[in-house]
Amino acid sequence: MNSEINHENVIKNLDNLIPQSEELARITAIFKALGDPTRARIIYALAVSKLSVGELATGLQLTQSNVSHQLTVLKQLNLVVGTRTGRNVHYQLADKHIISIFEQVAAHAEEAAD
Amino acid sequence: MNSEINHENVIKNLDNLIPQSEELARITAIFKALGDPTRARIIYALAVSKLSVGELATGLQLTQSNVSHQLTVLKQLNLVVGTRTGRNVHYQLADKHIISIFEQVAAHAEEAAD
DNA sequence: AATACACATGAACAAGTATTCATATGTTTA
DNA sequence: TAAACATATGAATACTTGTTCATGTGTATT
Repeated sequence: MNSEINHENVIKNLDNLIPQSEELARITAIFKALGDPTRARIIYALAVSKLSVGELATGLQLTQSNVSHQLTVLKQLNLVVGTRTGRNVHYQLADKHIISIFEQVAAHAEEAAD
Repeated sequence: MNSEINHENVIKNLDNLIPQSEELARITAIFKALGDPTRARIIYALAVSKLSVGELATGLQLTQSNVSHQLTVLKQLNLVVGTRTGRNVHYQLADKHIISIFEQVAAHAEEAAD
């Protein structure tokens, strides 16, 4: 059988050579979440310190509702985790792996600054 | 002077401890671009091989117009570069740095698969 | 128990965006 | 130069999404 990797075959099988819808959806969902300035600011803030919803709201000058909405998005993607203490919920990054993703993108953004 | 980093001061200066609007905008623009499945597929395809617009269109089963539109977005963010040869324009990733960003996000997506 | 505080949630609206269709620009070939 | 091919661009539309407002749920305090 001919499993040669010539250019024509690459094009024919291109769809099989890349992540399919399910995995792709999970990956792009993360990118999309980080693509919003408000959510990105929350991530950066949590990289500085573990913070409650209210602290994020005052510190970043956002409404409590907005912060809470964005946190649910980040929570569903396992980017942040919240733990209740009394009536406060303190959020932190799910892992510091996330920061290195930002660093890589930031590095690219710098050199690409027109 | 009191430059102690207690929790209260962190909250007060939170906005100064994170990237400001301009840098933030550049970073989130990249995330946003990669957050679309169509553009992500194009990136993955170009990670496999240098490809023309038409080849991307047939290989990914997209309209030529759609591919072209998405490529202009990726081009403006310096994620891909196109070089004309005859009447074709062959696109490739601006640097393979981009792949490692996807790998990191993919790794996170796997372990976070509910 | 009642009030106050912290956070979450739902609906609604404005703003942004992905895709398509039609057409324009650029390049080669006959 | 005319026709054919490859890509880019603009307008229009359906769809998504961020933010706000109002209110609900959970927890502590008096």
